[in-house]
Amino acid sequence: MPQITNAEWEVMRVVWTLQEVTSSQLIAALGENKAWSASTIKTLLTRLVEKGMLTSRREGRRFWYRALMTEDEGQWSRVSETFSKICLTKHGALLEKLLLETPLTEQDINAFETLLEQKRQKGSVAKF
Amino acid sequence: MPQITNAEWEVMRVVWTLQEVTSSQLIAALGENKAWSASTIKTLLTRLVEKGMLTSRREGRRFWYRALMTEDEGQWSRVSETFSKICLTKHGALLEKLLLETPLTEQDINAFETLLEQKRQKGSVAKF
DNA sequence: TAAAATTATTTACAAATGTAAACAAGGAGA
DNA sequence: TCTCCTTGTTTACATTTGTAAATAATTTTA
Repeated sequence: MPQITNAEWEVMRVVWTLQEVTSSQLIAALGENKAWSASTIKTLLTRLVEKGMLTSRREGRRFWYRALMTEDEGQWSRVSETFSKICLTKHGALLEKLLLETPLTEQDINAFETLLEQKRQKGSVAKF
Repeated sequence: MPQITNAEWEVMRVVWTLQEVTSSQLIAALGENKAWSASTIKTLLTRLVEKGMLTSRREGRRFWYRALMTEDEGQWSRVSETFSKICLTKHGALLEKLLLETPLTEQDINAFETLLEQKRQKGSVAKF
């Protein structure tokens, strides 16, 4: 996957939320938070299509854009990319801190417990 | 904290490992993995000092560089930065996947269990 | 139908990033 | 002392990123 920039990720988030959008919808939606000009947003759209993150479908004179990857996949790629650049021995502690800071639902907590049980079964790993 | 780039983070990792280094030590250490020229590494050092990530202490004609932030702090800032740009409702699932993919020691697992218990006590959070 | 609005495409341009050569100056060896 | 090596400082330059104006091609609308 090519490098996606911060500004581009923000556009992706809106596309994911709205599913399929035209540039003007994007401009409206993003306009609520960001002070980007319409031009800027169109440039970002073009770049995202070039980078293979979005497809566009023409309808008359305008385009409908849609993501080529689900939000889960996209966000996971960001997170795993970040972790891949950090020394393995640090991962455990970082996860712990993340867990501490993340608001969790009852279901989340249950899921984690189950997961930990499974990992315990499989046997843990020694680090060097 | 200013934006630290990928290349700069790689330098930081070596500095953290070696604690205090001269440019030539860095060049030697990084040379094992990266094909960076000596010049490139010196540029990165300069930029890291400018960005306040490293201090330099002169000794005769050369400098000893050292990080101004611990590795834990630095890596945490990367991770939390990544998560801050992701919709909160996705955090739980991402954490779960991370946990699944991360090799954990017995101690890690125990720590997680304890943590989860505490979170369960405090009450979980509803997401919208 | 002429003017105004919409939408996409081109072009622009500064700052950041990756990458490094050129240069300067102090030390070390011949 | 003269030359070479080491180390830091300056300068360079292409690419990427953030940000957007200018332009072109259509549609609406007055």
